[in-house]
Amino acid sequence: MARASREQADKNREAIEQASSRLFRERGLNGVSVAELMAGAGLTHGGFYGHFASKDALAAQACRRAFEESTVRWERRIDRAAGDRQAMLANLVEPYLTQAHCANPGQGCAAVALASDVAREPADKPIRLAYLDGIKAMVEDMETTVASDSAETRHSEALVRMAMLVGAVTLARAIEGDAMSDRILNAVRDRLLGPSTG
Amino acid sequence: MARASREQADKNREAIEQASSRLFRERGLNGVSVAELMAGAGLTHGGFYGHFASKDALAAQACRRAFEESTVRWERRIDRAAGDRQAMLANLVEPYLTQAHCANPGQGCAAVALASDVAREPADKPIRLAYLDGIKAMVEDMETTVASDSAETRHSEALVRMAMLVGAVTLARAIEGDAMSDRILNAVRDRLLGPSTG
DNA sequence: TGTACATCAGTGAACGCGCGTTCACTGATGTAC
DNA sequence: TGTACATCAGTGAACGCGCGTTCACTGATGTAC
Repeated sequence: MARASREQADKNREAIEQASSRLFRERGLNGVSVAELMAGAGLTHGGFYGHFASKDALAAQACRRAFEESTVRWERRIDRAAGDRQAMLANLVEPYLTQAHCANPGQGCAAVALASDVAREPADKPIRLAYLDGIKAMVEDMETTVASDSAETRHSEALVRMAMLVGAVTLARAIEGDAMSDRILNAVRDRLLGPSTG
Repeated sequence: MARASREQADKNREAIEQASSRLFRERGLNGVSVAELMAGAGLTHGGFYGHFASKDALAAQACRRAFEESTVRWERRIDRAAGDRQAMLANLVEPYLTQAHCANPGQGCAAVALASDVAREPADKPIRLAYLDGIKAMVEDMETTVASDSAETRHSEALVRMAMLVGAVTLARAIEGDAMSDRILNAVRDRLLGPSTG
């Protein structure tokens, strides 16, 4: 290929980040090689270090991107509810607690897909902060859907809901193929939205 | 060392499984090498295939062991509550939702520690079934703590509680070091046990 | 009970392989005139 | 606008390393007599 234009180089960097954001969620931080990440953007591995200082640096960037996807989507769904807090919550929860979400981690919630990889990274790795920032943004979005005058109540309720969503998809994915996988998703959905909604 | 006695060989196998059960939970299935697993039992790597057919086969065995630890502990805690269902639940939830549990995944709940590794394994790997069996045992234990005449209600409620516990520790671990980590554990505890219990 | 020897648990070197990262090279891009 | 050349994005071979697994070997264990 030889030298690409500056414009093309920017597009390539963008493509690397996008492919990585998907591949890291699908296979984990150590489940994809640099060569595979580059191939995902249609490039060969040698040019990687022209774009990023290290695989860790890309991982942090890919993590931020993945959370941005999630929060943009959530905020669109919240807006669509036009101020009805029950509808806001339903718009977030219903697509989240589906087998489609479980089966497609690459397009799915970063909080679930990256949690245990991030937990095993040392505290000084850049992805830890990227993940923390992402969780805080999701929690803030979730607080919007809580009907309470107390900021503390909204925050606690948002944290409980996040734990339920993340736990449900984490477990449902690990036992995918067994009937209990669906029952977990449905049980949590009923708990969050009320059984009548389904 | 040369040949060990049959008794010693059995002890060695036991030690490999025990070290693996801890190390896999701490660092993930791909985060520990066969050499490290053997070293954890005080052995060198060459003898591994005398005990297990493959690293995958050991992973499944270590997963079963880890869940057995958890369920034995849970059943002891349930018994200690002497029939008081609220006390049973408190005995399970309170030690679970602590920073001590978050900081020691190697001694902690297998459902959390292995979930995303298991989710990424192909459906035919032996650890998938081991994990599923483990989850079912934990859910059954949790059902014991639900006060309801309806088996369906007990099951659904147990699934919701499991999702909350797993989600809370998963998130708390990933953002360990930030104040929100404690807030997640506390918010979920208050939701499960009532705020007065703290 | 004592001796001779086959068994086999554990050792450590070696296998092929893929990893993250480096680097000499290529040749189109972008710039200086 | 056209020419000459420096820049640098991307290529692909190579680096040292650690992986899961295999295997020839060692020598204490366990057995046959």
